[in-house]
Amino acid sequence: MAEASADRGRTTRQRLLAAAAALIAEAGWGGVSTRMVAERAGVAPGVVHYHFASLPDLLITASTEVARAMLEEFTARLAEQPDAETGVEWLLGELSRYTGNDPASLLLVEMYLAAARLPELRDRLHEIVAGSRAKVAAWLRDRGHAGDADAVAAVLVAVVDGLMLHRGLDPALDFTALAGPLRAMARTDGHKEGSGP
Amino acid sequence: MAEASADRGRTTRQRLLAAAAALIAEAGWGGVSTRMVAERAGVAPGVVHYHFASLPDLLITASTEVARAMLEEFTARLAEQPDAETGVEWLLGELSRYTGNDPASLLLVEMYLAAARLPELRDRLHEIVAGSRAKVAAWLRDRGHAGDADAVAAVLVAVVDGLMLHRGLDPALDFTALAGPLRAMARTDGHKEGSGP
DNA sequence: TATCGTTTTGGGCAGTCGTCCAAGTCAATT
DNA sequence: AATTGACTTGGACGACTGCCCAAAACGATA
Repeated sequence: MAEASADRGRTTRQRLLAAAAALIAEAGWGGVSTRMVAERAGVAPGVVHYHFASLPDLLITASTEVARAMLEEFTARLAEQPDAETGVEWLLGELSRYTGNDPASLLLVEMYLAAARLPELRDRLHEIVAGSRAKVAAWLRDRGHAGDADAVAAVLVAVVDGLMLHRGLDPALDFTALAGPLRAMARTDGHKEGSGP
Repeated sequence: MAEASADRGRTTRQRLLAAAAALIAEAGWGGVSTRMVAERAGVAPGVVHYHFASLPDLLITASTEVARAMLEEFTARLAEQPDAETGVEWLLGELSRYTGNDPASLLLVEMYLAAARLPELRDRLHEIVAGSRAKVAAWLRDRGHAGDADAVAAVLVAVVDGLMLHRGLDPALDFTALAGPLRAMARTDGHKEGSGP
């Protein structure tokens, strides 16, 4: 029963999601309109509300799918690094590929921002970020990290996001120069400090 | 010549700025309209374009003034801390007062985001953040920091912003548990790593 | 060929937006 | 009392918004 119709619908839905994700980065979360998405996807304006309940619904779905894919690939590749110090090195190198004004960075920051006002988005993004943090902590433990792996992981993930923010302001910011302090933190093998008092 | 009129105008301008800063945090940069600001300030809708050239002009002026005051007070109080380790401790304690969803945090994040699309705002915010970074670095050097103070300062400021972002997603995130890794980084007195390779 | 379900179309609705502007208020100066 | 000049008012303008819906299009089934 109407098999090809369903197929057409699926690809249209995907085109809408891709267009929405791109436009969030280009125009900002609040700058995306249903008509913009429809035009970018090459469909009529009304089609958005056929496939999605509302504009926020579309934006939330599109952004979380992209973010989840991004962070999962990121942590997966980090997990391949042999030890904590080269991992930090790799992290900074990888991070240098993002200018802070590229679509990927902008999409992530837009999500953080919109999440403050959209509880559903906040929950989904929190789940994604918490997952990344847990994977980084597990990787540190696997590599024989002696200190509080959870704390180091939390700081590392925060540093990544913070640097992304700052890179948007200052494209000249040199990430590789920050390797020293971060290595010192990721090592933490000769110190007494664990989790807390 | 019309002295009292000028006074009236100045206070109206200040009310507009205060209303705009509050509304950016509440409704988001893109969610603020001229009518909202005017109503909050208790003036007629048209008055916004008498005191400011445009809505972005008002928002940029209002947000940068608040952000500059905030960060200057923050770095000034950090500079009072006796040494790097207690400074980090104080930093985390101070940071714990921000929920990630409070007006101050939201305003800052909104600015970072809007800065990606507003060159003038980006330049002003960059100047403010760079100033904070320089003060933190100077404070580290004053306290006898042996390593690359600039790099440590950059990481510290990035951590603060990143944690603010994450705090919005997860109010349960415990900053004080992160003191260990950050102290290890801020110390850096027994290591060989400086700035370069 | 006729019917069915799904998908697509394009216009309509009621509302908000930024910006502008002629008319008005009000205190200080002439 | 008349004039000046800064400031304020409230409505108007065209453009844009999210969402909705009757009608058309289209492939698969009967």
